[in-house]
Amino acid sequence: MEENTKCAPSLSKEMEVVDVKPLRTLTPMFPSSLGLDSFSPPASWPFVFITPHGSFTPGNEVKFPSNFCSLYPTTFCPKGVSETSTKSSLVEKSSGTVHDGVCKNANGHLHDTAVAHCPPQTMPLITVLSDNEEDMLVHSVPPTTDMKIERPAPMRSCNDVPPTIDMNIEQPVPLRSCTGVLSTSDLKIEEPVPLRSCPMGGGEIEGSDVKKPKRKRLKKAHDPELMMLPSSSYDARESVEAILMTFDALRRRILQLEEVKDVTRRSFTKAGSVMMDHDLRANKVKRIGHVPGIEVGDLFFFRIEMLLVGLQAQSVSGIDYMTVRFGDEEDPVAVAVVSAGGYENDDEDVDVLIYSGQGGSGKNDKKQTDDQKLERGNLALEKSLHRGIDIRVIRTAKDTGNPGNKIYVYDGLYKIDKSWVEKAKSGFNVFKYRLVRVPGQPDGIATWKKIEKWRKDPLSRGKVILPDMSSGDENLPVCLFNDVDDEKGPNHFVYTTKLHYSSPIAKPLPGCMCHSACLPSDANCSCLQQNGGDLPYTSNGLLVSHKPLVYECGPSCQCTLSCRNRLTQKGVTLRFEVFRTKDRGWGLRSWDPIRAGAFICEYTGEVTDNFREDEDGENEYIFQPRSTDDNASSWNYIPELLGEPSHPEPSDAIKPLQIIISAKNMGNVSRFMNHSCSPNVFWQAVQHDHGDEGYPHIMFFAIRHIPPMTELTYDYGPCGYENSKEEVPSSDGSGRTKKCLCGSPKCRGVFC
DNA sequence: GATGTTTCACAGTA
DNA sequence: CTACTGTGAAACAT
Repeated sequence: MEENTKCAPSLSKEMEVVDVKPLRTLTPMFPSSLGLDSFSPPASWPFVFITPHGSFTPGNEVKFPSNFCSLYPTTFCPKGVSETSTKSSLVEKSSGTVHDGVCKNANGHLHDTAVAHCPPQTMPLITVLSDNEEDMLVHSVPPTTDMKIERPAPMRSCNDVPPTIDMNIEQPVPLRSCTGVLSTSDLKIEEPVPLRSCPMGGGEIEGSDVKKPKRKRLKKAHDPELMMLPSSSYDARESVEAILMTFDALRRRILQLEEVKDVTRRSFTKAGSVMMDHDLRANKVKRIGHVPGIEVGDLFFFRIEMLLVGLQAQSVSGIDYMTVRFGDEEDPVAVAVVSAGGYENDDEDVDVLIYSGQGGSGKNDKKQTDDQKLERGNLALEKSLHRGIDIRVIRTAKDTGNPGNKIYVYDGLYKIDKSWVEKAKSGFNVFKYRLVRVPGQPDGIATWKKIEKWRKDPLSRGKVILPDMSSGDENLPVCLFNDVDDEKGPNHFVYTTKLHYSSPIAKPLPGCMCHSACLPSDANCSCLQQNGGDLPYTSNGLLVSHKPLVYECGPSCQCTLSCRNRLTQKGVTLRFEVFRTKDRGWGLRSWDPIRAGAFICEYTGEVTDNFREDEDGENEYIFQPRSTDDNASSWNYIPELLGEPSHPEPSDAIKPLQIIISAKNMGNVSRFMNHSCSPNVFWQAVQHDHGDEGYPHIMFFAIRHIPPMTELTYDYGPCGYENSKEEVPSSDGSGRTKKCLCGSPKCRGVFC
């Protein structure tokens, strides 16, 4: 958390956005044709917007509503902004321009390509960037006119080109030409993230048959009752997270459904299609440099995830590129590459990447059957070298918890400084590019490499107070670490992985009769039935959706410990670290990456009936479910996207849990989890060893993919004085409320 | 059981 | 519309 918040400012420093204005006029609607009239979205519904003007289709001019962007009423490139910029101006698209609210390219033709795409949801805002002239001098490489490239190489390296002032600096690009960018550090374009189009945007969803309604146009719909405008919380980061959350929730649900039918599992493909079909994407316009809402270190488990948020717009190919105009010339340049990691020749230098070109391989097998040619992605990389373009790099890492899986890690911007041609083993020529990481960025893949080292040699991690504060109680050691101050550790407590009830609960949980393991297709399994007919977890151990209560298999079940429906009772599977935060005491983080929906840990301690604090002050280590976790309810998949009827849970049907857990005297890692108003973890009530539904286990799950070493936080809940009989803030200021330091833009200011 | 290799249907873009 | 681009997961092999 803290690291995240740190990282944003430091990143944007180099490419400061001078003036980003929130879009205020997006109108969220839910189509009544879907029969959603009774549908009432949760307060934190992730997608409540639909664009007021539908999708952009060639031949169908899209008018921006007159109120769409009163800041920039008619022109794409707002006069005031661009003309006061003596340095340069740039426009989002390489050859598209917007005038009078209509998307056109330079020829006045409507365009729908990546190069000149005017997405309907986005009114690109222009921002003038950095005034740092030195920056420009360093980064700008003049357009070279002698672009003929000879092979076989060696080709020229960046160093051959003397850094000179780019022409565009002295001669601002004509505003309307929609010229491309030279370097993100020079300038930058901002675009309101398109996101948050209404998921049910089309009133034309065809039931559960999501088969290829090819990118259909989304129609406007009206339902004023359901309009909501959290315009103040508009935020690119939030949008990206919402897209990814929606995708993965869909994916888990599809997986769950397919497992029942035991059909081929391509859940990510299907979920991706649904997202695309409903235009649930962020950052649809290609851009050079960082992408709003995506931070260095962010994780992705599928290529399609990166596509949906605009990090790398190729579903398969490794090199994403676009055509950019440089003054009078036009060149393809690379914007992002995915390094599948096949060429891990230098582990040492995490800042350098040798990347191979594409092409030359045969049709049906991977073997090289031809020389690679200087075209497509290869050409784009070559041009990027000469233009000094920043390229986003996504590197892969092994999934520690799931070997065989690989994880994509956004590692920030790189520049190519060298290219050459090499003879591959096959005897054919292959292009090679040397990419060097732009300095000054937060750690991305470097964090992974560090952790790898710590695993091999725990002593190499300095400042460790205790290698395992659980003393072997947890499945994995829990490191205690402080590199902030002199604190030698938290106050004394007894480490326990169990929940201790004050009096034993006699009410048993009924058990199932399944042999060895409960199967998703076994409708007779009583545990399945208790969970509403589905196993709550996917085969790889992810919670599919948040429920008021999850029933795991228990002692009276016939199935064995290997049953999938015993996920949380088996304890933690992550390598935790309790660490000293800068300003919020101790915190919790993990060495392992955590996937959205993954089990994190249980809130253990003593179940208590009384909420009283100790005489000596307060008990900070209390877990009390104050209401249903808002973050959890908005986490679930959107049934309408799969053609399922919405199943709103009547909020009055959910009984508040009576349980209060104190971890003051005994507890586990979860007692160190801090509060955040934008948490990455939520809690879920789980039953497994008894049947008293008022006193379940409190289990934490990941809201989204969490990179290693990111602080884990959950929402302690609203203070809710209005609902609490015994808790009223005392007038002398000694109340329980604490000032919140989570740093989230959505921060409520206090927590309890 | 763990790891490596092959196979195959496939999605989005140029 | 087609060619291009490897992917991701299962099946198979070691």
